[in-house]
Amino acid sequence: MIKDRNTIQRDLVRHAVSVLPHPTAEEVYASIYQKHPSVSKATVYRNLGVLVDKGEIMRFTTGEASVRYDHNPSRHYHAQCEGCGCVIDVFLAEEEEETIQKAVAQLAQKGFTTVDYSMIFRGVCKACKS
Amino acid sequence: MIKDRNTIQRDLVRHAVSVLPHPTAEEVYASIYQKHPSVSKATVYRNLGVLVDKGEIMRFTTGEASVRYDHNPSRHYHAQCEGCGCVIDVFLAEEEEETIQKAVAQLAQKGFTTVDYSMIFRGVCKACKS
DNA sequence: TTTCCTGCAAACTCTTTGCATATGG
DNA sequence: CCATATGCAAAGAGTTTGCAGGAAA
Repeated sequence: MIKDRNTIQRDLVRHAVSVLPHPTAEEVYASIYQKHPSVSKATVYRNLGVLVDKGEIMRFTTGEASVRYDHNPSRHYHAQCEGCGCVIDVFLAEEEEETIQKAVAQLAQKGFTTVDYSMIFRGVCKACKS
Repeated sequence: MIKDRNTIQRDLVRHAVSVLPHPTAEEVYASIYQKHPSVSKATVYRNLGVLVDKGEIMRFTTGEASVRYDHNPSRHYHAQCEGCGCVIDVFLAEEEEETIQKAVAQLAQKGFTTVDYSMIFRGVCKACKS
């Protein structure tokens, strides 16, 4: 691992992602800005990228314009509410995960080597049904 | 259905999407531009949106910056090569589709009503392994 | 003291929008 | 006719980058 310097900014980004629920880069920046207005947006974007590269956090897209981050880098998926934009984690059972491997196998037959995959659900959350 | 006027531009967009393999809006525009340079990019974007709304084509994202379109609007997924960016269609077997329904059921228990979902595979295609 | 990191501002990409004009039904 | 569509150019959102100075190790 090459990018490995402990800067205050890096820690601030790490902490913001761990505390905010599936934040966008903008949300991470806004959160840090409150107490540390001198930290630049470019630094936030760069550090989010570094943390993803190091495997400390996970990056995902929901179909919105902006990318979102998750402090939990282990395999799971997301559901997003079309009303409020909130994101819910979705964990599949081992057995269900294996079923998806059949699709991976199907791709392998076509000579495609899968290195990652993701799933996204869209709908309406409990709160937004009111 | 309200947007329902037959314009030459609309047909050009429809045709470009049906002929190009999972094109981006830019690719649709570039393709049309060759023979019809007077068609504006805004019109291409607007018509892609109209065709998606009418259910004639499908819109999907791969994690890239730009959105892609598929002339086949029926349920299926996509795999994208990280080398060349090419996209392969993935059709799931009944059984696999049911697995996804388990995730949908899990969400329903949390009060989340799923209206749509998608899956994306990333990896390396046959050609790019050389 | 060297390599990585930061802040700033500008640049870039993709997409949407306002507006005046054109056109399909 | 007149609602919808178009072309143009400008604006917008999100993200990346070049650069000069600053700070970890």
